[in-house]
Amino acid sequence: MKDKRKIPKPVIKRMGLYYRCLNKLYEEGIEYVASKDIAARLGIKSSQVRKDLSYFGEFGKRGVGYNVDQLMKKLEDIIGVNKIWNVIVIGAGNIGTAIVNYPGLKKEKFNIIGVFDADRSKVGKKLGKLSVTHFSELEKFFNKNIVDLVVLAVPENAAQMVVEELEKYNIKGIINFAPIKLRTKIPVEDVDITLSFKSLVFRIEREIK
Amino acid sequence: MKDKRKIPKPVIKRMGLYYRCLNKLYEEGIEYVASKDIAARLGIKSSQVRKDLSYFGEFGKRGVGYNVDQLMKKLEDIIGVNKIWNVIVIGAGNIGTAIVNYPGLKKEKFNIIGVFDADRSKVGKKLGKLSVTHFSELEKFFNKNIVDLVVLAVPENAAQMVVEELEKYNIKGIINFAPIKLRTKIPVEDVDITLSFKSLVFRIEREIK
DNA sequence: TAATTATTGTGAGTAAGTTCACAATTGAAT
DNA sequence: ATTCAATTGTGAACTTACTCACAATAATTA
Ligand SMILES: NC(=O)c1ccc[n+]([C@@H]2O[C@H](COP(=O)([O-])OP(=O)(O)OC[C@H]3O[C@@H](n4cnc5c(N)ncnc54)[C@H](O)[C@@H]3O)[C@@H](O)[C@H]2O)c1
Ligand SMILES: NC(=O)c1ccc[n+]([C@@H]2O[C@H](COP(=O)([O-])OP(=O)(O)OC[C@H]3O[C@@H](n4cnc5c(N)ncnc54)[C@H](O)[C@@H]3O)[C@@H](O)[C@H]2O)c1
Repeated sequence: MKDKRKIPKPVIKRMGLYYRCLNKLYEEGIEYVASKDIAARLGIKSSQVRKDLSYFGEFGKRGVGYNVDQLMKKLEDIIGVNKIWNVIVIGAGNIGTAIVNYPGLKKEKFNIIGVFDADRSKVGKKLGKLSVTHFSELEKFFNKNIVDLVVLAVPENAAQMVVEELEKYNIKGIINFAPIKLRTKIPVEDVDITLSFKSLVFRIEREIK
Repeated sequence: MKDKRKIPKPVIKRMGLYYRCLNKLYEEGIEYVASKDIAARLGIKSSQVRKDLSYFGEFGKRGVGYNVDQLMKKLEDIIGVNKIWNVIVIGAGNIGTAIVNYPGLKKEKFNIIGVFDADRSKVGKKLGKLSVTHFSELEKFFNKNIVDLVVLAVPENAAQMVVEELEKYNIKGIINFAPIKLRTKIPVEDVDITLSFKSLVFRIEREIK
């Protein structure tokens, strides 16, 4: 590994894929895996896998491959899922509910500790072990809890306002489902579902790939 | 526009963003827009906007900008949302429900015409105007309806099996929410929500961007 | 009509990302 | 001990994508 090289952005997404793949291999009881096999499972090239990993160190053994358990733990450190992240969800609608109910997140160390909504009729509603709290209680909640990440699942027209409220607190990042570019200093990751629909039909219409 | 140039893949995603942006401008009653303004709203460079559009034609007027209404219609044609796409959802769980209830999809010409689930206890459940149909009725449904796209919102372990069933019919594409690489000839667009969480914490840990 | 300002469309230059190809290493087989 | 097969890690070549910079054009103003 030549140090200080900066990491191409697409590598970031692929690290998450590798991590999930390694988890599956681990569950399947596989002890050693070659870059070729990881690549085949993900539909990419083996040289890509090796090059990507090489940005962070030398984890394999020539002629043998990678120790699944070991590499998995390395990836945990690299990605940052080696510790628990406390998450709150704002907006207890369709998406908010789906996120709170999804066990896959807890499995990957994202621990949802609160759900907020501005609609009083939703307050108190049970979602798994959590119950919906009114948005106005947010400050009180931040005073009592450490929150790392916020999932923003409110309508488009409320999103910017909520972000401005969030800037008062010391959160580390936002997962944003609203189809809008948020103006904020906080790191944001957009999840844009309708964009995926449009990409798909574009590809279909032009017979790309 | 120099023809036959092939279109960089990132352009595809941005076309969807431009389309949504133009829709907003239209609703705001704005008649002409400069690449600079579109770029500012999306947080990218104006030269990127112009270059992207140039792959498909010359839509602007020098010194003036782009006619919002006109460009919007051009984008509809380019992306393929100039006609209605018939969509069915398989899996009436959290994500399936969110998709069916989301009005934003219909607005962009994705018309959901059916929801299927393998769980008999969910059959008959109302989601908006639709009610959940048992998965075994799929063939009957395909015989009576034209289906363009399928949203796959079933658990990971069921996803590949469902895809193999879908290959019997003549669908054009799949939006896949299951965290797994589907083996199929049908064009697939993956929506990977936990990957977004991992990308976000990676960026936070390394203070990227 | 000429000057001024705004803005597009794009070739050329730069940057980012992927793939190739092979020396280095490992373990197994003979 | 030597050969053989498998597989990594990586510099270099290649491919893809982005940005710059400016001629061309349009509208406005003097
Ligand atoms: N449902 C989908 O499939 C889907 C797809 C793509 C994008 N989205 C986007 O995701 C976001 C959420 O979608 P949804 O379907 O869950 O919507 P939803 O209407 O079901 O839920 C939104 C929730 O946010 C709450 N809310 C509104 N203003 C608030 C505020 N200021 N503070 C706190 N809570 C507030 C509402 O009371 C509601 O419960 C929207 O921006 C939507 O555009 C949804
Ligand atoms: N909920 C989330 O926030 C979230 C986040 C990331 C990924 N996902 C993924 O999205 C997919 C759906 O998640 P969900 O939360 O909606 O799950 P869910 O369990 O709420 O819903 C899945 C539904 O699929 C149905 N189903 C199971 N096998 C089926 C089959 N063979 N045919 C038809 N229907 C079948 C189940 O009866 C259930 O109703 C999963 O693959 C999950 O990993 C969900």
